[in-house]
Amino acid sequence: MAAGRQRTFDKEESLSKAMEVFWHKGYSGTSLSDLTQAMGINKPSLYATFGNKEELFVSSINQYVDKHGAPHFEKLLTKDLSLQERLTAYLYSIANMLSDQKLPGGCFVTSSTCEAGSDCLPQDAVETILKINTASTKAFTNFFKEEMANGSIESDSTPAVLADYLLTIQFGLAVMARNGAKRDKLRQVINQAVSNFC
Amino acid sequence: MAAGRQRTFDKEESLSKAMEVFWHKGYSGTSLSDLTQAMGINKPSLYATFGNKEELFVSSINQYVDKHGAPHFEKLLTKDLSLQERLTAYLYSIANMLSDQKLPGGCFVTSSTCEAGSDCLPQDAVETILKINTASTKAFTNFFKEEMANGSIESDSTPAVLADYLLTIQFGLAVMARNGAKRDKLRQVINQAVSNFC
DNA sequence: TCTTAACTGTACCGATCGGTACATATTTAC
DNA sequence: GTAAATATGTACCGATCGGTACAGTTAAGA
Repeated sequence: MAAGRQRTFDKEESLSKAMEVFWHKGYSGTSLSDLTQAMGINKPSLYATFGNKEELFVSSINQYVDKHGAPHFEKLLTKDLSLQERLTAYLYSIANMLSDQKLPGGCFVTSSTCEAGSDCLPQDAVETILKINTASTKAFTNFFKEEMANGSIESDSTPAVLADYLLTIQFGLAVMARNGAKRDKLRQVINQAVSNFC
Repeated sequence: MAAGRQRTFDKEESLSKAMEVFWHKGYSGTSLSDLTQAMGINKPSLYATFGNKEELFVSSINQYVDKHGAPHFEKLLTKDLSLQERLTAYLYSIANMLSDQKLPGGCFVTSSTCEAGSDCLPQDAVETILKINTASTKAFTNFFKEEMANGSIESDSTPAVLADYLLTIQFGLAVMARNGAKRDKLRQVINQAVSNFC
C-alpha cells in the first residue's frame, strides 16, 4: 500500500453522489458547492481525487452508463421471447428508471445530449456523450441486424433506421419523464411505439 | 405618445436575439453578458424593457412557440391528405427546423423541458414550460379525437395515448438533432414512427 | 523513530454572476 | 423654454463561480 494518510471517503460512493447531482441539475446547473456538499468532501479532496469539474462530469456519466444504462440491454436478449416482447421489456425497464422517485429524474445521457448542443460543456464532455450515443446506436444496429437474420422482423426498414428509431423513442421517453410523465403513461407510449415492430 | 427619450432598438428584434441565445445555451448556460451582447443593448436597458433574466426567458420561450412552434401545426390540417401524409408533413416541417443550420439547434421547448427537471430554473419558467407541453398534448388529443370520429384511424389506441406518443416522438427527434442528426436521418425516423398510424 | 507521501480543512484567489445607482442624453407636454 | 418622463452608458454592488496555496494531520516504509 502506498504511504500517506488514507482518504476518509469511498471513491466510488462519492462519485455516485456526484453523478446524481449532475444527472439532476446538468453540468451548467451544478456548482462545486453542490458537488462537495452532496459528496461530503471538501474541494481540495475533490480535485485531488477526481481532477476538476469537467473530469468529474465525465467520470460521472461513465458511471451512469455502467450502473443505470447498460444493464437494461440484457432485456433485449432474453431467450424464448418474441422481438416485441423483448423490446417492451427493455423499454419498460428504462421507463422504471426514468420515473423512479428515488433517482434524479429522466435519463442523464439524454439531458446531457441536449446540453451538449449548447456549447456550454467542455469538449471532453461533449465527446464522451457523443461516444455513448454512438455506441448505443451501433449496439442497436447490430441487434436488429441479427434479428433480421433470424427472421424476427418483417419490416423492410434497415437495421440502422430501426436503431435510430429506438434511440429516438428512448430520448423522447426521457424528456417525457422530465416533464412529469409517470410510469404508466410511459408504458402506454411504449406499447404504441413497439407496435411498430410487427 | 409618451414623453421621454425613445429606445434605440426594436423590442421584438431584441427579444428574438435573446430567444436564440436561450434556445442555444439553455437558461443556466446563458449569462446576462451573453444576452446583452447578442441583443446589442446594455443591462439597464434589458432590465427596463424585459424585467430580469427569468422574465426575459419566459418572454423568449413564448415568442419561440409563436414563431417556431405553432406554425407547424397547420400541416396537420391540410385538406385532401391522409392522416399519415399529414403527420409526415407535420413532422418533416419540425425536422427542417430542428436541423436548420441557421437556427440554434434542436427544439427550445424540448431542451427547456429537460432543464426544467433540474430545479435550476425559476418557478415561473418551469410553469411556462409545463403549460406549453400541456397545451400541445391537449391539441394533439383533440386532433386525434376528431380523426377518430372521421374514421381516419383504425388503431384501438385512445386519442390521449396517440397524443403522448406523438409528443414523445417530437421530443426524441429534438434530442436526436441536438446529437447531430441531420434532416435526412430525422426523416427516416419519422417515416418509421408514422408507419405506426396505419 | 523519523522521513516522506498522501489526505484534510481553512482560507483565499481572480473572474464572473445577476442586478442596480447614478449621471447624462433625448424626447414630449405644457 | 422649461419641466417631467424615459432611455442610455458607465461604473459599481455583494455573492458566487471554478480552482488553489498552505499548514496541519495521518499513515506506510526505512
